[in-house]
Amino acid sequence: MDQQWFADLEARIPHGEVRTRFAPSPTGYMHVGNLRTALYTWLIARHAGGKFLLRIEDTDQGRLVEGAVDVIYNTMRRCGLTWDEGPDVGGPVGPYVQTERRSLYKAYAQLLVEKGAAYYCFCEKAESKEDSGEFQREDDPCRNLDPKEAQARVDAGEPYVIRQRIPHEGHTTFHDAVYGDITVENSELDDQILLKRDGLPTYNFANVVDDHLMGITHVVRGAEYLSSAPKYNLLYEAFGWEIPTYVHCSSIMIQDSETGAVRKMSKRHGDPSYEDLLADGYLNEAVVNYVALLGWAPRGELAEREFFTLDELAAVFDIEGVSKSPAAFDIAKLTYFNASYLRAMAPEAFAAAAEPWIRKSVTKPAFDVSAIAALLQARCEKLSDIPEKVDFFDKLPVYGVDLYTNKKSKTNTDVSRTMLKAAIPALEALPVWDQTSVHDCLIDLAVQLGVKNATLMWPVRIAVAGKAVTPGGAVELCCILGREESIRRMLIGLALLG
RNA sequence: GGCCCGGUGGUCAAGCGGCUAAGACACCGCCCUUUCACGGCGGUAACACGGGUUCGAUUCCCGUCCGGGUCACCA
Repeated sequence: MDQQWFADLEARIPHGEVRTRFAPSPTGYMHVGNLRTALYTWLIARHAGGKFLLRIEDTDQGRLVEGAVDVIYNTMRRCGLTWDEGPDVGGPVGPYVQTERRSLYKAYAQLLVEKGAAYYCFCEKAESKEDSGEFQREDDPCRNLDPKEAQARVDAGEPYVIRQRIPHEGHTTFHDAVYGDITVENSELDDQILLKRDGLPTYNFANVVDDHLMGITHVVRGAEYLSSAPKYNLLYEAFGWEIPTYVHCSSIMIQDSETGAVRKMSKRHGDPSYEDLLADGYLNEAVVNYVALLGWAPRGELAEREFFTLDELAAVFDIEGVSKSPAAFDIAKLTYFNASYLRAMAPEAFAAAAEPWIRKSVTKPAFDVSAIAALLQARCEKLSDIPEKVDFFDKLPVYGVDLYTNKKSKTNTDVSRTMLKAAIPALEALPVWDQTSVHDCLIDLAVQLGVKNATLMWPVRIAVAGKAVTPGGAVELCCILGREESIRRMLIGLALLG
């Protein structure tokens, strides 16, 4: 590649605006940690009125997953994390898929070889971590190969990788917006591979090249990359490129439900991914809101605030508020956020969201789904709580008479029998069957019988539902069940009471 | 093990030399009530430890301990 080729690429780089990028590998699902990184990356760009790009890092040919890129698109869209440039929408610095940029990495790696900052290595591939420790990297015979000889072997078709030539002496300091200055001895750094035998770049190299060529100003990533960051500086320096602002985010931990140990959250251990959470009835807005607060907190006046929409987050997000210490994912708190979002929904919106879940156990068309949803809105924390709560509508459960005994309501089987005997004819005689008439009827009856409301309501509710805990009270349930079914169930209860 | 990074209640966290050390979740009470919820009110609970620096340390420095990360032709 000649000078002009490189110059043309450099000429495409936008300047003068904040540009961030989310660069996932297509693995087929979104980790909660990845989601948070994507979110923070997006927020930094949007807060600054800059650009947010999507780049697909698919350089690991051995781990390609069918359809995984679509999962990324869908997840990002679902979360509202819009991108200005990316594989599907294009942009000035494309292509945005790394395998489509392969010739580029090779050219830059060779440029580094010419500069003396990298070298060809012909050593056998290490089959395992242990193997790689056979000899100290600094003793790598290839490192000191005569450039002409190395080139000759390359030209002869001998397989090779290109390694970064790390100085043996001195130290490297890099700056991170969250962690501050970090200094390491160069002797601690290894001559990492830049270009693999298959001609594709390693993550560490592709990142540097792409981030520069795409004009990325803020590199946001997980803290697991913190220790490799100094090597990046050396690369940028060798190229003579401006170093972007690094923003490393601490890991998201989770307490293992079995061992109780705290470890990094991972799909491999069965920890929930974004998709899993949605499938379990969590709302996207709640997940995003919760995740935003896992490792970031608003400061000053906003310090006590917890509820934010995406746009509100974009307005107040600042790197200053990003935490250095790892945060534990707490499903209970996410559940609280979810419950709050659920309750804040317009009744119609909630009914629409709840319907598929209600229909999992309420299949009879006669029952009014929106009426059931109304009962559920304040009584479920996540949509998946629903089916179990409304399972008695379709079919009266088999239950024992002990349910009729409740101390607080002052009922037992004898009292319940009396109550049902009185309630059945009263309800049968009602001219209309609606919330108000059923309610007034039973309240009046309680007065006539000289008992507290609960004493009458309890057995009625137990009879029509067949379970101790129900969403809504006797009146609501009777209304939804309808007169015929309600009376039928009360007669069954009466029979049970003997 | 080497190197790097962390350490405020069980969890998320505010704090950025002087505070009775916020707030939220969870938990526990009480109220409301037609079960359960919702809602309202209240409560238990924290600066890992030891040295410094300073008139004064949760806050700054060092050490210890603990936790995490990383040492791949994976990202």
